[in-house]
Amino acid sequence: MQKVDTKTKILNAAEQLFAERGYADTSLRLITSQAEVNLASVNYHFGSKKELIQAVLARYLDVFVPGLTQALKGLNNSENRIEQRNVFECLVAPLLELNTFKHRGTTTFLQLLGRGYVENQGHLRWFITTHYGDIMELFNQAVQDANPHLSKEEIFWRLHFTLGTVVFTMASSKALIEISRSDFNHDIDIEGLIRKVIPFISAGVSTSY
Amino acid sequence: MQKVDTKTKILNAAEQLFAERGYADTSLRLITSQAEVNLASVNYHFGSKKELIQAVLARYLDVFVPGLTQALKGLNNSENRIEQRNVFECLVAPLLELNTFKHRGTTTFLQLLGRGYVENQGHLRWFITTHYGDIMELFNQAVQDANPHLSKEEIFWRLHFTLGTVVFTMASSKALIEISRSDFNHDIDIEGLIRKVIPFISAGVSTSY
DNA sequence: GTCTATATTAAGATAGAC
DNA sequence: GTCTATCTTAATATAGAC
Repeated sequence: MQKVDTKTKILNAAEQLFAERGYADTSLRLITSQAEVNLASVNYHFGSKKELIQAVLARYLDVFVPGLTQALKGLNNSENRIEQRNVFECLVAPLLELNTFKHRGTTTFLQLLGRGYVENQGHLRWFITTHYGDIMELFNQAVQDANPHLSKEEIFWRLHFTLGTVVFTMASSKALIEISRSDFNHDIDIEGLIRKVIPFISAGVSTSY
Repeated sequence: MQKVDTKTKILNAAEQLFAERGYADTSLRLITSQAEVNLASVNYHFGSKKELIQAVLARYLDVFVPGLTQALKGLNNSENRIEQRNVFECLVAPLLELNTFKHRGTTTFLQLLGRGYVENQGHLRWFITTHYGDIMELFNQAVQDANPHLSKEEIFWRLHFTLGTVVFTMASSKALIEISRSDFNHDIDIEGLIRKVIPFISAGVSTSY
């Protein structure tokens, strides 16, 4: 049992609550009582709720983004012709890596990301695109290389549809996993879910109507 | 210029604000000032904010559900073999019908629905499934008939992925339409968006890996 | 760095006159 | 049915002692 400093206690409690309930519905009171720290310490360590939200997400992005960057660059070196299926496969390892970094890290990260996009947290979209725009551009380019028959515009739309699928699935993953067990008697974990969703979005992105 | 009663004024203002900002971020004060009615009238006419939310959604569902039911039943009568593409096409007319019923009705309805699923509005999910469960079952069955090679379980997953695509797309439709104009110099309306998303989800649902 | 106490703001809801 | 005025609760944020 190692000692955990107040700042980390807050981050740990906040990320769970944000992922489960959304940003707006999670008060600082709830976070600090869950973290067993004083209410005032959030503003001392982070300045405001907004900055806490960004810090929570940054902790994941700073692990995920280098992993994804490396995977995508490996793709460029290894083959002449990039297969789209492989582009999406690039997401799997860096996402699952988050599970070793933190318990239930993959699910939590995807939920945080999804809620950031769907809730009216304008500052979060701004934060992500200004700090992590490079990797988004890199991924976009890889999909374009894999689908030379599609226009940039078409890819823009389809990647957005994809984002919707992933974000919504992860936001409801808890309920979905429960239904899977009760209605179909199948236990599925987060990796199983990712592996189920990839063929779906891959088919959608590459379809030629 | 016809006179509009207070109850309707509230519904009109509320649906726009809920669709744009989400349920949690829309206060009764904002609604009533927008509607130019008194704050107390919401509770007089609807009892609570929750019941107002349900009333806003019911106004659309009561038009949409009969339309979709009719379209799906027509599908069963006209063909021996149901094509999946046609199942999704059944959604188009009833959705666009909402645009004649109300200005920007289609967009508004889909945004309201999406936000209801993504926000933690448990009462809304409960309201929809208890009052409109029949049509959900009917649609599910039509997709199964069109895809006899897929198990019920697989269809459950893929329809959920589909829901995610639609909901997320509509929740962000305003931003997406703006990007489409600024980056690609293309004006796209809600019908165009629906027609863009259907091939995507149709390919995903029917793919055999 | 951490605590108590409190300032400030805004929300949903209601009482009661008209 | 509609209005003003107010109650109650809960949120973010901060001041200042330790």
